Amino acid sequence: MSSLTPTELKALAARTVRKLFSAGELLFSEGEPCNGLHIIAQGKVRIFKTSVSGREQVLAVNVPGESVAELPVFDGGPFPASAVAIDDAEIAFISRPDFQAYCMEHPEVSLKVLQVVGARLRRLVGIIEELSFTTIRQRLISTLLKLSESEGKKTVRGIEFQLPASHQELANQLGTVRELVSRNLMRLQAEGLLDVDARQIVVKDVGGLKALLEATS
Amino acid sequence: MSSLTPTELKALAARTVRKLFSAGELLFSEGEPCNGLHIIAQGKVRIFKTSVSGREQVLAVNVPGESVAELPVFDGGPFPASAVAIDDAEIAFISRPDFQAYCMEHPEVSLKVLQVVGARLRRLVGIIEELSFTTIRQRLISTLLKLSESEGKKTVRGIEFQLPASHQELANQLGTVRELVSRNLMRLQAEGLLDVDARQIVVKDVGGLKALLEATS
DNA sequence: GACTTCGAGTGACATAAGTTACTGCTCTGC
DNA sequence: GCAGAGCAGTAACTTATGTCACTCGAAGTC
Repeated sequence: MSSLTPTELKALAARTVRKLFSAGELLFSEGEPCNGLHIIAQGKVRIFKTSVSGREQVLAVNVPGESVAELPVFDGGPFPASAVAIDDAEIAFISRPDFQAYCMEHPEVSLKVLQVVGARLRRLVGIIEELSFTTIRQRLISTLLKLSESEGKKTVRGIEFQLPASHQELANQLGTVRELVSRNLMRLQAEGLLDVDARQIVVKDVGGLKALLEATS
Repeated sequence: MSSLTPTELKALAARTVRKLFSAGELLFSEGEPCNGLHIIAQGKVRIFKTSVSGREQVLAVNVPGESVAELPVFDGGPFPASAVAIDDAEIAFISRPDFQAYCMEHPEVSLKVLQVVGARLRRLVGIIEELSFTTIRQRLISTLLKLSESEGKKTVRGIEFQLPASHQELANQLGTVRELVSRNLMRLQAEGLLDVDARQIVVKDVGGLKALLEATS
């Protein structure tokens, strides 16, 4: 929803209810009926599915300015996934009828919402691609490379950065379990591509990692 | 797009170009720029991703009346997946600017498009859930159960139906390879739940199959 | 009728993924 | 300082998935 203008946001804010959530608190659960749109004002929100056996698959992590669960607002169905506040968060909530009315008055807003939803769809397709075509090892390498670009600092030893979350959380994003994250990190270390010290990662051979992504292995 | 009224469809049809595709022909490929919306008039269309190693993952199979690739029309990005005509197909094509203009004039249309996109998102989330949480065996059982409900005929031997496509195609939908479909079908037969004769399936124990879906195994 | 193509079944493996069950480390609160 | 919680590392296994390499049979073609 970052593409809404300040004027538009202001107009929307008038119809908004603010809610506060503390870290770890659920915004909503999968399957619940949806009666409005959530826009994040403060904090991060994780969208995820849970399996019967307790495993989690993260679908998205949203930051302030983004909206959450646009889709059930329009198709009227229940939430397809759950959402939880990662940090303490402030959420602006607009009821379904209010938002739909606003869209009818301002057709260009619907188009922007469609853009947001489009981006979300793209991400989901990307997740499907990864789940269907790649191994956990490759997914791990891929996120390590992304992190090294966004967070990494060059040092004499290589590109250094901290994992942004626990192995458990990382595993949830990759669609697997803690142990495999740990094992694969160790394996990459044994192969001389990384140095791992708990959450501190030093990428020693970016080229080597990229090569592994291409390889059929 | 099934929710558009005949009047709306008619108004849209005026801005439409008809294209014919023969079975197996590509409508568009992943990564290509998108310059309009496709609506299926005749035939079925399969939307899928392809991996470097040649494997396929089916995202959707769309039938007449439905639209294809709504999302790149709005966010302006390239197609996230490829589309191919399953049978000979007739496609109505509307250019991006024309459709956007139409949406601006008729705000309620955007809301309906959002409904369609919402349904699509839901399906994708469902695929992610299956890929992430279930085994191929369970996915296979699940589609067999769906087929037995939609296509099956009760006979003395059980519920009979034909697989709608080759094992290869089925494997693409499940996100795996031909051999595993074959093997899992045989395994279910060995367990006495099914009778398999090439594409002819006889479900002998619906309850047993459903039980396997619940089980953690 | 011989030949080819295509879908299907299958055995033998290799590898990836997940489970169980510990160990050890580092905090934090008391 | 100590107990407990929570994260991380790891070994030993089991199971699921994928790959290779054939065989078979049906249908279509020349």
